[in-house]
Amino acid sequence: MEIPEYQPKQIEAEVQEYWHQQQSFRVTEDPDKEKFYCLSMFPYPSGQLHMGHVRNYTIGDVISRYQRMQGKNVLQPMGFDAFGLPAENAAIKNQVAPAEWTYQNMAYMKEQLKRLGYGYDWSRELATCRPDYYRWEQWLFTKLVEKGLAYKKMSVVNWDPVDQTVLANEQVIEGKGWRSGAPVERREISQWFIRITDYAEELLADIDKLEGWPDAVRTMQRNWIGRSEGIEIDFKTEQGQAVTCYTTRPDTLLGVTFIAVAAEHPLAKQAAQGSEEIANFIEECKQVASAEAELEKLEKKGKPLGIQVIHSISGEKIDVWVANFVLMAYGTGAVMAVPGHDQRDWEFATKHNLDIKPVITPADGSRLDISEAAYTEYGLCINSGEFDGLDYESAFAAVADHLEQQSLGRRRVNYRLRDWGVSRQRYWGCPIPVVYDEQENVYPVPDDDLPVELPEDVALKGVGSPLTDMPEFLQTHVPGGHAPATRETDTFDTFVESSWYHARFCCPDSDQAMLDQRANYWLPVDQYVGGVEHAVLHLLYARFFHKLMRDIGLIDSDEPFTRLLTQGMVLKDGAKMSKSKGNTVDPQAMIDQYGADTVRLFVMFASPPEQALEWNDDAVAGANRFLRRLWNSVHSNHDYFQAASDLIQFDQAGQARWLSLPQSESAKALRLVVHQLLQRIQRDYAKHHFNTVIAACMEMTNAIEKADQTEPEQAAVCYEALTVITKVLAPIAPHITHVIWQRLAGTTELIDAGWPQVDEQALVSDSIEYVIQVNGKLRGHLKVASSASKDEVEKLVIDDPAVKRYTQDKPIRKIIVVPGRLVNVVC
RNA sequence: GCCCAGGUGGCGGAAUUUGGUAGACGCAAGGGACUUAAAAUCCCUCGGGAUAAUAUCCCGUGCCGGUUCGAGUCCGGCCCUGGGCACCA
Repeated sequence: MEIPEYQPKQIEAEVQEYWHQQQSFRVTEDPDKEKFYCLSMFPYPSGQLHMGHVRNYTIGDVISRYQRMQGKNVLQPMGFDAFGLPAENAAIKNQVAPAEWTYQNMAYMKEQLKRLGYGYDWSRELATCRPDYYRWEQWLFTKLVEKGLAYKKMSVVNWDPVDQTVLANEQVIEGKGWRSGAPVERREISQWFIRITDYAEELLADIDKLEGWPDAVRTMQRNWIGRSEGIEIDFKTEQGQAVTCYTTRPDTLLGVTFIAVAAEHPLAKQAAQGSEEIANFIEECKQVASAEAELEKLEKKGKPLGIQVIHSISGEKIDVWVANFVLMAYGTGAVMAVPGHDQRDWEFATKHNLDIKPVITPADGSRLDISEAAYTEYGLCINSGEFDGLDYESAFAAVADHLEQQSLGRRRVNYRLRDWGVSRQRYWGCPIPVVYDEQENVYPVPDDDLPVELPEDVALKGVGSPLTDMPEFLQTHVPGGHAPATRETDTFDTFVESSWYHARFCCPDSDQAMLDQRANYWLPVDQYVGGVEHAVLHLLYARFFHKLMRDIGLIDSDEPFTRLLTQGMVLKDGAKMSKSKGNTVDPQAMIDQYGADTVRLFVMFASPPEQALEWNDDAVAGANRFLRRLWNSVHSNHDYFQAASDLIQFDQAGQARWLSLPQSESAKALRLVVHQLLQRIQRDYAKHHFNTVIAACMEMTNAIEKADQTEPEQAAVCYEALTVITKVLAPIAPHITHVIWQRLAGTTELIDAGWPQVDEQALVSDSIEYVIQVNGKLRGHLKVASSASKDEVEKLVIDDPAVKRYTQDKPIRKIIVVPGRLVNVVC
């Protein structure tokens, strides 16, 4: 029989059209079926898909299709994270409105996603830049304002003094503005914040529940929240002005030799008024971008303010310094310095010739040496008056009690986590729905006036937001009155939109409420898939928003994502694929050349999903070769399968039913291999080790090709094996398997076909091959009857002539038998 | 600077429920078959070294040390690479 050629372009178009006609991936809530909600992080519409997207979405699609074949009601939606900085940059560069650019990109990328054969329910598509989406986050924000969970305060931004604009951290290159080249300054402006710190305790505690998340991500989130127990201490000036410091080491309180405050601290500002030197220093501190990584790398500098405070216990006078390593956004913006027992303080004190006072000594009695570095371990108090001899815990309690009695301090739980600043001084984002009257009083926009729509037809000049030049947007009235008011021109951080899209996908057309009852059917997301780079920020904000929505009564669940898979980067020549490095591979070109199935297969085969993937053009061709081999194997052996049909038949779910099991040794051996491989495949699918699933399919294909198809029992085993391969490969290469399935089994829909089961009978074998070691070194193999007892195995091994060669005449000291696997003879 | 990962052949990676045959599967490379030729396909070899040898032996999972009958896997100390650090998304 003539074997038809494998033509991916043609069959993929046909199969995709079939799914479209059948509406195969459109789902509704079905209380009788177990639901499975699989979500991949939606893309920013930058123009075209890159390989990172292809990898992310292939992983998500494989999991979705796998779960569907387990009989679940699977929701897999897709949309666009459409607001953001790149649209503004493109607008300036190409003279096109950000909205137009974004909508064009979304249309193109949607076609690419369809071409890859992903099983999305497109009826649920959403884009965050559409008013029917963002009106609900505006609504939620107004509720947060009413509840006091959103508030305004001064905070620092990167300011480009030439372009007169705020820069993102990314736009600051080596301390200079990316366009102007001018040194960036830190500037304080009034911005909106959401009280994520009110939820710090719950966000921390619930990490324990996230058993389906990678431990690395859970650890990073715990550390990011950074709960600590300590005390807050007031140090007062002689005039009674207090400087409050937070410390987790109250046992070192008597070792404080100076206080350091941030440049933005009120005391520093006050001192600057009387001293040009201090004013200059504070100015110097501002000539640095606001990113923490930058600040931490700075040379530690400071100046005495000429202000002294009184030590809360010793009564000594202590100098207050302003220092560039103290962050205003952290704790109280002031730290008590203990150079003897904190390394950074030690370095600062050494440099500025400040006192270093030892107050902790090693508990084991070894000699304290702080001449080269601070001693930062816990120990026993010394030089601390009434606290001498106490260990860390008793000293903590004693100092805290003492300060609380004197009203000079208090126990406090502190978090490293800071409130979430959501204001952005940008145009292409969701307008923050508040207005200000002439006295700067704040009014949240009432529900009936939402959404506050962003004008889309604008020209961008690159200086400031166009909204500030649009009186029709800007000018309004106070809600319910006639007094003139001005709209907020800042927009939300785009992390706000991506913090709740997972919920909106459940009911994207709900126009009476942010979410409706359908959300509780689908939520929480059973499997979330996306890049590790989101391990902290996005994933923490989404967890936070989920709890906000719960507390406002919209949903029942506490956490948004039950399981999380963080996929690795896509590399080429050892570096991350990126335009700037010029090492990108266009997914479209690969799809055009080999088809979507080949690209999907390669991406899943090249490495396990969590690890980095090294792109290799030749290996893509190899993936295509495997699909062709499979295709040819199905078609060339078809006649033999017909001949084997009195041995094996398939039920409606496509499950193999043997009418009489194979009797020949060769067929039984082949079937043992097939079912052993299937066992591995089951295990690896459950663990998301798709690369080894594919390797096992390749091994199975190799085994079939070596078999003698003219022998009916072997042909029947091959037939069974091919149905197994087709099914387990269906989630990965859905088009070719759809067509092959028609050929093999006929009637049932492959996307809903049952999953193949391991036949325990096929795994039974009457002998086991043991690995033989002498003194831990591999010395041979020995076939032993499966029924042999441990003692029998031992005896067989000792008597084995090959083993005798190695043991010589040395007495055998010990024999270790690992049942079914290995024997180690020690002599 | 701080937090989190990862280092296995020429390359991507594999090594079962966390200690039990290191290198599955694929790519590349070399040799051969088929072909007028090429492509495609098929067969063989493929960590390093010693050796006439597909026999046998030694070495080998970033580096140094430890635990164990046995370590890629566990423990201690380093080195290097990658991700995140709150305005890239």
